Amino acid sequence: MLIDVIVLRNAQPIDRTFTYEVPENFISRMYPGARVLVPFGAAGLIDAVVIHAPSINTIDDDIKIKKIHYAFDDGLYLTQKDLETADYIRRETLCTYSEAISLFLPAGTAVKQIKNYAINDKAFGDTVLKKNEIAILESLKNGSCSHESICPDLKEAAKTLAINRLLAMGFIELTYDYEQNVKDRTVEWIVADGDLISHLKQIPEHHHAKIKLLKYLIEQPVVKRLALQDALKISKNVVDGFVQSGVIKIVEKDDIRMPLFMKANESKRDVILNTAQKNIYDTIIHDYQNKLENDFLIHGVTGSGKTEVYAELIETVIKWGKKVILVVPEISLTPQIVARFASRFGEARIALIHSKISQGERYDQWKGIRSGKYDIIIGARSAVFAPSDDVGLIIIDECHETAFRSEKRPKYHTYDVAKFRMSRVGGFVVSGSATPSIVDYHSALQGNRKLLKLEQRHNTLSVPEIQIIDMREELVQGNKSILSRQLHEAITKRLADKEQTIIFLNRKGHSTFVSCRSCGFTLACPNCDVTLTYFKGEKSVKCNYCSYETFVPKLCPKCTSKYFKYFGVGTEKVEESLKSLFPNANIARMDRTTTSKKGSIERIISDVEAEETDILIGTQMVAKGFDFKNVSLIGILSADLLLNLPQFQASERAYQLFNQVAGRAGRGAKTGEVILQTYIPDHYAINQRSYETFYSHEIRYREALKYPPFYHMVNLIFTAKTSDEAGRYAQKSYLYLTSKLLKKGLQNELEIFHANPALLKKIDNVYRWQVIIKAKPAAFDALKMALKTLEEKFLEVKTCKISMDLDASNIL
DNA sequence: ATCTGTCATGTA
DNA sequence: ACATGACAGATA
Repeated sequence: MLIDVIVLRNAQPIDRTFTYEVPENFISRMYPGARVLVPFGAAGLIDAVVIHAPSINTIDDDIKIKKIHYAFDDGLYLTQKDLETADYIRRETLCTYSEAISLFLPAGTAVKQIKNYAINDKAFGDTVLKKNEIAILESLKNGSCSHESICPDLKEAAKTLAINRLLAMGFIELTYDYEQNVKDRTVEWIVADGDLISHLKQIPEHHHAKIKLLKYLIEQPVVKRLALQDALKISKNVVDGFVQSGVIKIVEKDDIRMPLFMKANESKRDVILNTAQKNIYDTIIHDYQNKLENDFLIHGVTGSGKTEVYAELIETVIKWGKKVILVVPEISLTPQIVARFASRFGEARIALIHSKISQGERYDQWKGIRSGKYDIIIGARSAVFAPSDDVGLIIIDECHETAFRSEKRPKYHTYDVAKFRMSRVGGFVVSGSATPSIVDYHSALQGNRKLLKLEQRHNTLSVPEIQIIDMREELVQGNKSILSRQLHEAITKRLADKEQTIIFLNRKGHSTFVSCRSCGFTLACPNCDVTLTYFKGEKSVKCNYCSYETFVPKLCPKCTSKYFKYFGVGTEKVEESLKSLFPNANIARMDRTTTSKKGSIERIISDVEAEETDILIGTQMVAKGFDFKNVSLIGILSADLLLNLPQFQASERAYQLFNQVAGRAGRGAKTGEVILQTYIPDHYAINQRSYETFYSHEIRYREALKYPPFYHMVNLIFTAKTSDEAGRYAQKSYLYLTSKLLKKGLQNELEIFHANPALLKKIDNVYRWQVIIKAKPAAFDALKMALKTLEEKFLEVKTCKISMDLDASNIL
């Protein structure tokens, strides 16, 4: 039997199927999507995925077909439908098969190959060996060795050469070891195996730990080792001691890794939808069941109870015997939502996938989902690839979030994948947001999906109005503090009333850089075209684009002035000032630094819930759907810089962010207050009250300037060792695309901009040029084809690389 | 991507 | 003569 496979190695020249023969014993394991190990080139064995079984390739006679080495039967595979989705992603994002297929497999499952060498019993005769060869034989004389551990100080190329010569002469022998990063996990259990009671009597009274352990084991003779050690606060050695003396045994048992759920702070309750929620629920189910619509967009103000609608939909779809995927922007930031679902549906029915779970946990969840154990899959972007053909509904919560677009190749959007998957199995997609993206809203208004509105807050309180403070005026009045007088006053009042405050600031806009007040000199990265960011904790500056890091000089390197300091307002700086302004307040900070440890977000959140925190300072993270009842004030510290970003969605992002943050206020019984500080109070992203007015303003701007949704934005980046080289190829590509596409009569559908140095001219000592293309949807397919051939042309170019973003939002 | 073989260049 | 680096070619 012959089969066609895709080798899981990402490179253009091998982005096609290869045909293999299947030995008799593996034929029963051959189906499209099966994982196999195949010999490939000189690389030894490599992971591959079966695409066609049997093969549909026609093969020249001069090609020697190899046999597959192994076919996996470990429950980890793709289905025909997964392969179709992978193919869709490949076509749409112009990635390789390997990249697309890898999305469906949990990380760490690829087989690692380890080469081992050993000396052969072969007479040397009169062969004269070279110095390196002798060195290698020398290091092998004590037995076989992995490639790495042989002569580690020899250069890699020289080592390989010498080893290969020894192999060819037959003096050494090569064998392979294979291992997988993640496998089924076992965990150690303690099993009592002797007369514990008589043993206990022999133990001196002051050996508390030993006594504690034995007493426990007498009650409970079989127990997980680590859990027990933690619970009794005894060290590993105490247990080992008893193993030595033979009273207990350690046994390895299979274990399923389970990520922890945060405990819900509300008790399990029957949710009764209000009229507005019920209407939306009914419409969705009705339209779906009558095959009128399979794609819905819920536009609901913050706090309008979208989550309850999701929960009802999930309940219903599960009753139909289907599974549901709920995709959230970054799940580790939204433990509250997860906790709510866990308490309603039970932890055992939910699979959780997010960036903070280990590879092993991910692997176990993957298998669990495939075996149909879970009804609900909650996770970040990648959860949209959850391995089940039984999914009947995919929900995308906070669908405007940028996290739904993958920044890495393949550059897919979660919504597109969800839509494709559901259309293939007859399921439906529900997206929800208080501030939908302009593109999504437009597509709904055009009738591509059904728009549903939730205009009222769940409780009777209205969404707080945003008070706009003109910071220029504050300056005129002589207030140089980071807080306006109004905000200062409002915080003081909250502290007195024992209510809580959230202070939001946009760190991206406010990256803290070091500069000289006398001459204006700023510390910049020597490898990249950017200023360095100051980290107070480490008292150093770092580059955000490469790994460059250095200490801050005391004096300005240019003019030796001593007014060489860091500027800008980071969360650390704000925390510092607030601490001195409100010395009696409990102030917490939530940003990248304070949330890097596992469980730290949960702790910050539960402190706020317990009302132990008076003021919470945070970046983007605090905008993400938290629900704190006692927070009645939100301060937005001058967020203007958001609007200066070189992105056509700058206004959209700013509007979304302000309103998401504002939505955190007044979710309990008290009315909320939101104060926004700005230097540009008249900007339409700042002073628009309703989403609709903002939308109608923004959509006109998009149309006039030929931006999405009217045009696709494509950004081509050319990178090379010198600016000239990158520029040459950028120019060449520009000419190629213009002639090829304009020849097709697409001049009215396309705008191809001249090659230019990119906004970030240099990253990590690599120079960057760009070509930007705007294409009407009608011309997009033709453009994609032209880009595909352009990419192929670049295979031959060694000195310049091209990278393509077909849905570019930032054009850096 | 990764490995291998070839060819030109450097070096004691 | 041999180490070293740059580069082309193949992967079933």
